[in-house]
Amino acid sequence: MTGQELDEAARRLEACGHRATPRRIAVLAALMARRTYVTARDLHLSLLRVQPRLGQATVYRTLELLVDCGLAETFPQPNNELRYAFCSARHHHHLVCKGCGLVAEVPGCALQPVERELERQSRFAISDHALTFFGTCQECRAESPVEPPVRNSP
Amino acid sequence: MTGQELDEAARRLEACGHRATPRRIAVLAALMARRTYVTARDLHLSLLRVQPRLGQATVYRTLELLVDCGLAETFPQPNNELRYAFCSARHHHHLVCKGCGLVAEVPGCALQPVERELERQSRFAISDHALTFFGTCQECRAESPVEPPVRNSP
DNA sequence: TTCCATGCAAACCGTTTGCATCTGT
DNA sequence: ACAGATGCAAACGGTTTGCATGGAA
Repeated sequence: MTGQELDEAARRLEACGHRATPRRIAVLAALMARRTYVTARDLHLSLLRVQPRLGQATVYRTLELLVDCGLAETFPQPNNELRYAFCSARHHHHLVCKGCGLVAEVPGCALQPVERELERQSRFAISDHALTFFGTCQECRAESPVEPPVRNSP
Repeated sequence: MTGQELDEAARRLEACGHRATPRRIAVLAALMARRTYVTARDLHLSLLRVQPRLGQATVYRTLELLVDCGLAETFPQPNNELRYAFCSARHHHHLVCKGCGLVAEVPGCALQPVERELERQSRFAISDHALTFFGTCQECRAESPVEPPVRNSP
């Protein structure tokens, strides 16, 4: 994370009509510093070390703001918790490590032709899509080289 | 939903080592009859009309079983609820209507080359992916033809 | 002074669990 | 008789909300 990125994000927050308060900047910076998707609780706990009086509601409310501004994306988990990751504003996909939760953005998208074809076949008007790849990052593979990843798809 | 599909699903349930009890069949049939993704609570409520003594825990536990057997898929929502849809065992993608929640399966997949290229670039070992398209089904479009769907992506 | 923003704690709500009972084999 | 299935109600846990306080324009 660079200071420039942080400034840019803060500006976007203000552009959306919200104040870029020190607390919010702290939450934003903490989220940007993480390379994985995190729960609000995790973020709150780590922030408490720096800002002992930071309330959890502030973290939740700030993360919601960030999502509204397109600065963060939610990853609702099957076990009923919401994970957040900082993300760029451009359309992109995600690559998530099943081991450590590392989230990498996959830039670009080549699904327009697929969407057009699908519209023709399904008679849906398709507005958007979500594509996430799951796997094991290099680091996690190095840690447990014994079990090769199971290929579930397709 | 056909009776044959239901039988097949029941057999799979037993193949996974679980009993195909009347209650479970009822939950399964209810899920199959729905063409949309539903919450466990919704399913429970509609089943109560037929089986007044059906406990909610049974619905939750059965849905979990179905997911284990590959007979259902979860759609964790950003608003922190879990939706379920009956689904085939084959690898497939989903097409979800933002209006009514209708879920259609999109058979087939052409993402293997993409995964290979992504593995090369990212140094992840990719095991699987999730791709969901969002849009408006024909019926919902007919109901509100005024507002054309916003194209968010890509 | 006027909005927001924030901390705190309670409320909320979907989900899970413990346990006694029931059911099919 | 026995193992698994079920109903019921309480517990759980992540998230949201109400409200009084604080702080910046």
